[in-house]
Amino acid sequence: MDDRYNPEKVESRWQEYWEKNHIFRASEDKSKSKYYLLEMFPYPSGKIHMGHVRNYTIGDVVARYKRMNGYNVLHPMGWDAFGMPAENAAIDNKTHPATWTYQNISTMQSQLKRMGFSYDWEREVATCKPEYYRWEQWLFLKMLEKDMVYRKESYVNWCEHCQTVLANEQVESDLCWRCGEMVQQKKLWQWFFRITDYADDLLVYCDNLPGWPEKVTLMQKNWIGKSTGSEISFKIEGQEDYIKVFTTRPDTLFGATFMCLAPEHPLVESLSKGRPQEAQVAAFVDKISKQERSSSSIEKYEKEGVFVGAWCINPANGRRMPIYTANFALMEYGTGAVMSVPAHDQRDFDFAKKYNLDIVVVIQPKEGTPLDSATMTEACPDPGLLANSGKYDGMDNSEAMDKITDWLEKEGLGKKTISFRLRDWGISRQRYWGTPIPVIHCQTCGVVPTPESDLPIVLPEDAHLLENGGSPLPTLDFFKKATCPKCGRADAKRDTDTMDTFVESSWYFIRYCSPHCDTAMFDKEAVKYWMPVDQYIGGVEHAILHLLYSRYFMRVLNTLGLIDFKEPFTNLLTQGMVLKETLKCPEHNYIFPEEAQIADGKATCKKCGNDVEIGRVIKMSKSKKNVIDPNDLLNRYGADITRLFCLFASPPEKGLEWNDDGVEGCYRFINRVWRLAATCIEITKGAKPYSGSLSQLSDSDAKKLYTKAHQTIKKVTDDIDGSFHFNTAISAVMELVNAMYSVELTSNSSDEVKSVALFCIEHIILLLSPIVPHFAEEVWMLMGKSEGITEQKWSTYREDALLSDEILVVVQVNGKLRSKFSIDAESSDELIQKTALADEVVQKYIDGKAIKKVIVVRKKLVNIVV
RNA sequence: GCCUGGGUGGCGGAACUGGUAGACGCAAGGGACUUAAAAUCCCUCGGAGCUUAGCUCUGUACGAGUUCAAUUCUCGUCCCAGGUACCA
Repeated sequence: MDDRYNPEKVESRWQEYWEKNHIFRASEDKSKSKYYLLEMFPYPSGKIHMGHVRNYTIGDVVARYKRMNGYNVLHPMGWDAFGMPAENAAIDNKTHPATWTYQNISTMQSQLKRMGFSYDWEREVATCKPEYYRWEQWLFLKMLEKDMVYRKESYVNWCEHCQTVLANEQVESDLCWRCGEMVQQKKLWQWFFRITDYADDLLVYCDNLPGWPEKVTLMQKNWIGKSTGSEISFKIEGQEDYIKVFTTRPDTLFGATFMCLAPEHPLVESLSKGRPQEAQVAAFVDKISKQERSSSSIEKYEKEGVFVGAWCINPANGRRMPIYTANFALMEYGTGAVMSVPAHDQRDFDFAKKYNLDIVVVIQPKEGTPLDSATMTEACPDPGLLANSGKYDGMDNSEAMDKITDWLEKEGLGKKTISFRLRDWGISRQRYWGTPIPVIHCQTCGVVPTPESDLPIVLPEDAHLLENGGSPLPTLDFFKKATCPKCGRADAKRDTDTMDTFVESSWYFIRYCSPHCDTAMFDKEAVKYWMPVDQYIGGVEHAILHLLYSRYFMRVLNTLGLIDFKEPFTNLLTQGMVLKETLKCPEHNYIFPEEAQIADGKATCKKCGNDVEIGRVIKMSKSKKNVIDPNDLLNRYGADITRLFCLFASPPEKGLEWNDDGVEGCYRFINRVWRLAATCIEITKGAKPYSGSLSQLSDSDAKKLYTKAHQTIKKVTDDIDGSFHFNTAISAVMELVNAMYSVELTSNSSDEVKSVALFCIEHIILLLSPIVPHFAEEVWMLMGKSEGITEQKWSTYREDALLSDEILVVVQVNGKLRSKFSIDAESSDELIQKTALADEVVQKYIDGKAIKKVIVVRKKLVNIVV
């Protein structure tokens, strides 16, 4: 046996062994319990980085652990291969998105293979292949048939200079990232999935996902944002028309003193038409229409508005309310109109102060000084009793919500209603590298679905990317020109938009069940066996969008009768992000860490010598270049130590600022185990691992080690199975290894110690095997085992070997630790209390003082209060 | 801005359900072995103070509170990260 672990020699050999023997090939074996373990597939951006390594190592440990526990494990991997970075790279490097993507897939695949992950590579999928996306097109057509998709006009970021659509990421403080021109908004006809039809169901099931972290379901609930309230109609003065608002506070109706409409609200133009305010309103609407529309940007803009020149009537008290259009009223939410109650809503209050509008208090707090509109400095949203509200005066506001709504309903001016924050999912992208939307636009027939037999509508891979970043598809006649399938018109046009890449990732996990099925989206029997995913693991960054879209897609498939379940992922582990500071060179923009020279908190660019700006510590991503490629660690330490280190660094759900300082310790640990194994193999020849009861052992070292070993098995099992806290699992094994080193193991050791030592080392290797599989295979083989460690059963512990006979009790006086003592584990609370009070050190602190209270925590602690 | 998390030694982190703060490791310092180095092994290691075999005080972002007891629960503040609907 070598005197140290040699990853270079060992790791590729076992990888070949696993591959040659198809160890990780999964097949539907109905005699076994299935376990579908899935990690979020990566976008092939170039090379893998530590974020991937961490995610996939976590998954691999669980996969191998479940396999050892007798499950039939499905553990697939693939590529989320469509997306914008491929287009950017194509422009930057004068290559083609497909070439770039396939090259990256090949690089990243070999990196993943080098990590020794237990994937069934025969199930690999890449979403950019027609074999994959044809089924997405097929599903789109099914959805179109059932009216689950529709078209409407909506805005995109538009750069006039580049003549192209920009993603939110490509807009940097209102400017185009390529040319620096001010970004505008452009209205386009786009396709939307009716996800809002499932808003309630998606919400309700959030409470039915016990295997998900609560923070994720909570975020989803807030995202869906169900609010109950009332729809109220306000008559427009001098017209027959009404303005409908949605409000969660009908109790404050009497305090509504003005009205705000979204700038895109159809009434804004019609009401202001012909009035003195017309030009000002038009200018305001125009200004807002050019502003960015992302929620974070909208919130950054100062709240402002203009009077449209018209009034509406408050149905409760007949008050004339000026109608404004304001940038905080959103057309996408509620009805696009807001009744403003400045006394009880801060935003309305600010707005009223700014434009000198009336403030009327209609809810008085039950206690404290009454509110006075003349002296208030902020709005009061708190509950209380109604005032200035006619017959509702004095009523509790929670009761008034219903009462006022009931009255409105009788008058035909309102009703109870529910509003969601969730919006329909816009899927049209004016991009090239994505799944073509399978419809044809005909001047006679309108939108016509592509016949199923024409699928897939293949994305032409011989297209050249445009310098401005725009999609070449509209310029390709051979792609764009189509014959109308309905009327036969020859001048019909194929839709040249592609789908949002979140569409591909909303169903890839179901494709893995039968990845080569070419007659359907998936094989129903295979899906019945494997789905839903038992454990899904991925970055917490996907807590809302990807996970919500996937849940929505399963509902669509369920509605279409294709599957009989609704929730795709039974258990979810959201991994914290691996973070690293960004580096920005004035000449080269973002640079990779290896392109900078960093010393004493200062950085310079190796290429140009300029000072580099050290930016915030953010999640690793290729676009910001703050990535650490694992190849360096792999070359120095191999896969197992890289895996071990990633897991040992922190628990998975926590974010991790990347730093490889501790890796040397992992290397030392592995070699400590290696040498320990070598010693055990050497001295225990002919011995059998001990597996009897603790009480049958007489040697104190043997007893100590045996208990520790069983405690370790329990700890590691609980840490992996319950919480994925591999860092503490590894610590536990380290403790056992330390305990073994503290016992002198020589050929002169007693037989008892030898056979306990053998038990210990075998279980150390078994416990470590999911984490450092190559190392474990190698040691296992050197220990003379004929079967690979992947075929072994997971360790189990004996309850009767877990406990030692003595326990440690700590004694506090007034909550401060003063003493401790060991006592027989079976001692009664009375005896423990008596022993504590008699303790010499304790006596010193309680001497001469009256004992007020003694608290005894079972088998653990005594607190004496004096 | 809003939603969701997080903040513990020089560093990564540990602490069951409110019960010994700092497990396990890294770094650092000291020592052993060695001609030397590497490797390995042993010791010290939150801070402050003192009458220094030890003892006392203090300490889990900050400020309050609940409790016999708070890293853990409540309220407020600050900072950091993720998401914010076209990055994936």
